[in-house]
Amino acid sequence: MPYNFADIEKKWQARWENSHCFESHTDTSKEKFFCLEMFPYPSGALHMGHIRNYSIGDVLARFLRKKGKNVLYTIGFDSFGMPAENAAIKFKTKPHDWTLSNIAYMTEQLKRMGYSYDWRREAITCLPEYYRWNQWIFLQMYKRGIVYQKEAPVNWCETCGTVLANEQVVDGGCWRCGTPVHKKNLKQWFIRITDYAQELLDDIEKDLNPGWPRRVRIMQTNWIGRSEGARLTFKIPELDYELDAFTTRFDTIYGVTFIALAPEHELVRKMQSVMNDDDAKKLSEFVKLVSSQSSIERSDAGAEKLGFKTPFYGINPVTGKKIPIWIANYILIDYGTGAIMGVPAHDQRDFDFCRKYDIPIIPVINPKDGTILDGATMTHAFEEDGIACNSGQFDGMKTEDAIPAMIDWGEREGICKREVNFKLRDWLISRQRYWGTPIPFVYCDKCGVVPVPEEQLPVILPEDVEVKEVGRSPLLDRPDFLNTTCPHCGGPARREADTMDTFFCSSWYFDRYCSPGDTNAPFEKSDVDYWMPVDQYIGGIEHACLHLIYARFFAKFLTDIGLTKYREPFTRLLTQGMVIKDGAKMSKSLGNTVDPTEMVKKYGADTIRLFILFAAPPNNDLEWSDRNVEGAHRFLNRVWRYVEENAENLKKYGGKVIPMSEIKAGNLRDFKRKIHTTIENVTHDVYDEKQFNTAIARLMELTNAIYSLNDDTPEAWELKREAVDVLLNCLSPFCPHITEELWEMLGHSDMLCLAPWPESDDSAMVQDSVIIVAQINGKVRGKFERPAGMAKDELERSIMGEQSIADKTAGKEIVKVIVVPDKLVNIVVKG
RNA sequence: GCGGGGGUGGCGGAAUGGUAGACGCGCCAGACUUAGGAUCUGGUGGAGUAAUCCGUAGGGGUUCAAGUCCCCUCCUCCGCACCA
Repeated sequence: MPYNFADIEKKWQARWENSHCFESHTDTSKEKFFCLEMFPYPSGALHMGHIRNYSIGDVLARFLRKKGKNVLYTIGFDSFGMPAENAAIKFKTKPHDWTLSNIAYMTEQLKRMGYSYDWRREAITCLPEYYRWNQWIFLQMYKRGIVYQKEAPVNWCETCGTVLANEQVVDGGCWRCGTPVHKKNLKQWFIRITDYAQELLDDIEKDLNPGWPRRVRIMQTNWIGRSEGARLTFKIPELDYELDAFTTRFDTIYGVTFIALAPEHELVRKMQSVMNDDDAKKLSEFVKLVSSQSSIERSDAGAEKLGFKTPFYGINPVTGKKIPIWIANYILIDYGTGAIMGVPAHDQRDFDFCRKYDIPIIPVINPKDGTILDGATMTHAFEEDGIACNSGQFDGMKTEDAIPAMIDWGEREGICKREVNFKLRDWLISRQRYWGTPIPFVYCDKCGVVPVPEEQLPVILPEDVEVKEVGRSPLLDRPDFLNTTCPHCGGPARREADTMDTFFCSSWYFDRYCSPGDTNAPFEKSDVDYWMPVDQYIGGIEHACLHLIYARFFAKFLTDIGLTKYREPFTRLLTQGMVIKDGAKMSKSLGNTVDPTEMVKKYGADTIRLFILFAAPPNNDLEWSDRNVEGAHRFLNRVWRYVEENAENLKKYGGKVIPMSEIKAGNLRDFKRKIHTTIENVTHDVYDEKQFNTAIARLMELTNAIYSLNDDTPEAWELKREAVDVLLNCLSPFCPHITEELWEMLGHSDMLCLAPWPESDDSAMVQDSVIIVAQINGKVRGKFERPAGMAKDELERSIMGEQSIADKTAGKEIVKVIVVPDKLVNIVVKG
C-alpha cells in the first residue's frame, strides 16, 4: 500500500475535529501553556511565511500537550485595514465581503495543514463582537486621560490617504506602500503611550531578557530612545515669548551662538505676525520649501542644511548674551521641544550649519591633550569629552564632571531643569479610512466632543458601502452613519468619521483568545489571569517596533485599570526568519512565490511541514528548495514503507519493553541505547533549543538505525517495536497525520496526539564501551575502543601500551599526559 | 557613522574548549529493473600511490588541546541614523 497522504491527512483532520481533542479549558489545577502566533491579515491566501510561522507553533503546541500541559493554541484574523479597501475599488466588491471570503479560504488552508487550533477561540477583528471591545477599551483610556485629541504636524501618506503613527514611518516612507511621508497639520486622536515610556524601557531588561531575542530588545530600546539632559528657556523680549530647548550638553551653554527652530514650531507663526510683509513672505517661502521636502530628504544625515535668519534674538540665560534665532530644516518638531541651542564648536550638525551661514564658533571645551581649539580654524566639531574653557567659573572642569555640576548650578539658579527626554512619541491612532473600528465619539455643536456611552456600543461600521476612491472615506457620504444625537444634550450631532489604527485590534487579541465570545466584557478576568501571559510567541521581526510595543503598552494599561494582572504579555519571543527563493524574499512583485496549496496537493501537509522545519533552524532565513522538499517526502515514504511492510511483526511484539539490563547482544544494546538517546536529544532540541532541524535529524538517524538492524530474533523485534513507537511519537508534532495513521496501523487504540511524550531511560543510555581518541601533541594518532568508565591512570597505561602509539613516542621525552575519561588521551612529547 | 548578528564541504546546515563537517540535498560507483527522475548498497572537504600533510574569512594570542576563548583586520546581512 503506497503512502497515500491525501486520504490520510483528510481522515485525521476529520478525526481531530470530531473528537474536539484540541479544545482547551481554563483549569487552574493544570499547568498551562499559551502558544501564540502572530495572526494573519486575510490578504487572500496563506503564503510560505505563514506556513513557517504556524508550523513552528504547531510543533510546540503538540509537543507541550504531550508533555501534559494544558495548551491554549488558536488563531484569528487581523481583518481590518487598507488592502480590503484597495481590493474593493479594484474588484468592485465590498471590503466586508472581500475580507470574509478571504477568511473562509485561508481557514480552509490552515485546516488543510493540520494545525491543532482550538477553533472555538478564533478572533476576527472586523466583526462587531470584537471591535466593540476596541471601542470600549478606547473609552476606558479616554476616562483615564490616556486618549486625547490635538492638532499637530503629523505624518501623512498621500497614497494611503491617511495619517500614520511614527512607528509606521519606515525610512521616511509609509510602512505599507513606501510613499514618502510629509508633515501635515491636523487635529487627531492620540494615545499617551509616552506615559509608559520609562516602564516600557525598564521592563525590557527586567522581564524580557533572556526570553526575547537581543536584537528585538535593542531595537525597542533604541526606539524608546531615552536621553538625559536639561531643559532651559531663552527669553525673547521682542515677542514676549519664552522658548524652551532641551539639551544633553548643558555644559556647552557658554558656546551657544545661535538658536534654531523647526519650521513647524508655533513660534514661527507668531514671528510672521509681527514681521513686515516682505520678510514674512520670505519666511513663508522658506517654510514651504522645507515642508515640500519629504521626511526622507529632511532626515538624511547627509542632506544639505538649510536655514533662515529671523530678525529676532533670544537671551542666553547664563551669559545674558543676545543669540540670533534661525529656522532650520534639520530641527525636528517631533523631538524635544522642536528648538535647539546651537553649539557649533561641539556638535557636528551645528558646525556644518554655522560654516555655511557664517555664524561664529566659540569653543568651550578643549581636548584633554592640551590642544587649544580656535573657532576660526576648526575643521570639525569637537564632540568628545575634554576640559571646559570660556565657561566662567566652570573653566578647567572635565566634561564628565562639568555636566552634572553645571546642571546642579543651573537648577539652583532657576535657569534649567533636569529632564529626561524620549524619542517615543504618543501613538497617533486616527485613520482617515473606512475599513476600521469607528472611534466612539460624536461632535455636538453645543457640547463639543462627546464620548459614546458604553451601553450604546458598538458603534457599528456600515457594511454595505461602496469604496470608490482612495483618500475619501465612504463614511463621509453616509448620513445614516454620520448623523446622530448627542448623548449629552440629545441635540443633533455628528459621528467621528475617522477609524482606529488596526494596531489597536492586534494589541489585545490574545486576551480575547482566553475567553472567546464573551458578550459582557472584552474577556473574563479569571480566564486571562489563568492563561496570560503568553508563554511562547512566534512571529516576524518586522513587528519589533510596531505591534510588539503597542501590545506591551496595552498590557500595562489594562493591568493599571485592574482588568488583568500581568505587565508583560509575551514571556518568550521567537522571531522566525524569512522564506527566501533564488536569494530574495518570496514576494508577488518578484514573482518568486511558491503556493502552499499546490505544494500540499503534490506532497501533502506533512511533507511541507517537515521540509520547512528541517531546512534551517527557525530563526534563520530559509531557502526554498524543491529538491529538499523531495528529500523530506522521501524520508516520510521511508518511514511509511518500514512500518507498513513490517506491520505484522511489529504488531506481534507490541507492548513489552525490555529493560537494558536484560539485553546481552551488543548490537541490540546499541540499538536500545539509540532509542533512548534519541528521546533525550529530541526532547532537548525541541523544548530547550527550539532547534527543530536537529531534532528531525535525530529522528532520521533513528530511522536509519531501524532499517539497519538485521536481526530477526523475538528480542530484536520487541526492540524494533519500541523504536518505531518512539519514532512515530517523537515525529508526530512535526508530521502529525502520517504518524497517526501508522500508530493506528500498529494497533494503538488511542490517538497519537493524545499519547504522552516518551520518557528516556537513563539506564538505557549507559555506554558499554567508548572510543578513546589518542593524541600526540594534540594531533589525532589513533582511536581505540575501551570499556566505559576506565580510571584515568588505567586508561593512560592502556593507550600508551598500544603498539602504534608506543612506536610514535619511542625515544621521545614525555612531558605530560592529559587524560579525559571516556574521551581522549593526549601525550605531550618533546624532541 | 553607531549598534547587533553572521562568515564552516558543491549546497542547506551540525558540533558542553576534547575525533570538524551530524542529518539532508547534490554528486560518483554499483545492485535490482523493460525503464528509472522509484528503491537499495557503498563512497563523497582538499592534496598525495601511501605514510601523511593541509583545512572552520585573514593575521596574532591563550591552552596539552581552539570553529568554539582573547586581540587586530577584512567581508557580509540586519537595525538605527541630523534624536539636540
